[in-house]
Amino acid sequence: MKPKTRKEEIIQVAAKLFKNKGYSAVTMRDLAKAMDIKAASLYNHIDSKQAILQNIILSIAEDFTQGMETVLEQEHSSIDKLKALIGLHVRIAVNNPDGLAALNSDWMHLEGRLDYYLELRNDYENNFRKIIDIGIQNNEIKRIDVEVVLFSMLSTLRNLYLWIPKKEHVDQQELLKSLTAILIKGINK
Amino acid sequence: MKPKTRKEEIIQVAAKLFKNKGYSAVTMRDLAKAMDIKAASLYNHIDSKQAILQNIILSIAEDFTQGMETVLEQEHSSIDKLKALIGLHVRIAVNNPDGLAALNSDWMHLEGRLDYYLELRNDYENNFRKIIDIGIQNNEIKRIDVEVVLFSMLSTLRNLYLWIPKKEHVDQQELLKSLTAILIKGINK
DNA sequence: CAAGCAAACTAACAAATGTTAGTTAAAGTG
DNA sequence: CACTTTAACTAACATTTGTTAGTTTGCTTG
Repeated sequence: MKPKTRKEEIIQVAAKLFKNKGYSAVTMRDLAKAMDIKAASLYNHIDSKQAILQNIILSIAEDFTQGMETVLEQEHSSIDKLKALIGLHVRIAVNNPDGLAALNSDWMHLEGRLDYYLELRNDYENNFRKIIDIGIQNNEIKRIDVEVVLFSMLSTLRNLYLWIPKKEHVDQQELLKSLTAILIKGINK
Repeated sequence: MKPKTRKEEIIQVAAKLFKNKGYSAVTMRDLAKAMDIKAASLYNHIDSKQAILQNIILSIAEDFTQGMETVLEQEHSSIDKLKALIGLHVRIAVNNPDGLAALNSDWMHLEGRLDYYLELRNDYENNFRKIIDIGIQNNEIKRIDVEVVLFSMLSTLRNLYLWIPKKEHVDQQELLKSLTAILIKGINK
């Protein structure tokens, strides 16, 4: 995940700062200092502070949307779909924990594109819910309140970005195994 | 949870604003407008914006610390301790979801008392980890990576504040049952 | 070598921010 | 009634903030 252009570099550094202090608490001067240039120089590469946030959040949100589509096409049983979704979350969290932090904590500061983000997020959640729902009807999944199952799984998956960076070398395969054991074996009868 | 003094009322309204936009994005003028007074008038009741945040976060953190102590004293098996902790999180989340939002999202903006907060938080996590650890040694809990179990449980419990307010009338007993089913039955052999 | 471009700079600005000082009006208390 | 308290107000402040304008500097390329 090395930045190729100067713009990508700025966005990547911004994501790291946003992760530590949140979008609102990071100033353009903070960002400039982290890049070792002056604040005004940032505007040679990016349009605005807001545009940085949009770039970070929407690219990830679209990544999730794309991932969900693939899962729905390729996997057949509900359990396999859920396993694939765990993999999707792990992959994105490993690749871009800083960006995920911004998505999780600062999405409400999106201006103009907030509706679009919420649409993607709602669609994703609805697809996730439907998978669980069908799994219950199929007898693949225990008969527990769908909303609580959905909430519990998403809480864990959406917080991976907080936890993954604390581990030194995350074995993505090993993590996937443990997570699946906890999240699936727990509800799979 | 009705505010008794004017100060408590301000803190409660502040917590709600912090929940929606985050500490840094809420101005004293925003808070004043929500209280239907002028910004300067707030200072008749509170010392500073920072003091509001400290009040919100530290009172909850101490509530958790106190709750953990009680659990360690009163419950005997590891599973019973975990069940009691789920109850602790549910109780606090139901009573004060707005405050919990500030704790979860804005703790890094604590000035002066950040070390104290982190101490409480680390102690809590260490106690939680130890309970799981002993449970595994006892054969009460499945032999899965302790860190992943801890992370998964805490992620769900710490996010309750996001989910509870969306339900109209949360049946605390019913929620406790479903959550316990998912979080405990999943790892209990 | 001239032209063009990428990427930095200085200087400045208008708006927003947390907070203080000093004042006023109404309500409770001896 | 004299008093203190409570809770609001207006006015002002020094900083900080995102951003723009205009300029300079050092490659790269025809």
